[in-house]
Amino acid sequence: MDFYQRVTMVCQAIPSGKVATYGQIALLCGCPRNSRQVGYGLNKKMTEDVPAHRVVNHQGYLSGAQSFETYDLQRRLLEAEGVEVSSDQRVDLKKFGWHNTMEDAYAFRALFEDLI
DNA sequence: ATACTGACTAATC
DNA sequence: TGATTAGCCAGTA
Repeated sequence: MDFYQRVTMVCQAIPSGKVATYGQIALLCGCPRNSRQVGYGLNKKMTEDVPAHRVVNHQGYLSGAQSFETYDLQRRLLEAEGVEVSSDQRVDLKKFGWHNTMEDAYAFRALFEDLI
């Protein structure tokens, strides 16, 4: 299975109202060092049927790059799901982060390992 | 093949 | 702690 296909799958598994980091997704895809490629993929490859707005960097900051149609589109989509975004374009990963523990991450990975 | 880029992160100070 | 630095690696030219 192609790396970007796995990225797509993992992103689609992010529940509404939660956010994940690039590094997390890379890890769940079996390529812990490909966080940059996750960003590349979301920007250039898919974007269809993929909730890319639920992906932020490891500090909780929304993407600074202007890949969304308008500057605040990502923010509006998140807030529409109940995710609080501070004025400096940041979300609280403690509150809204998907898989806050390694145990959760491993559980997810075990669930999908046959697809990886 | 080489160089540069970037929706990133972990290490270091 | 917070701010730099250094490493990362698929794509692109």
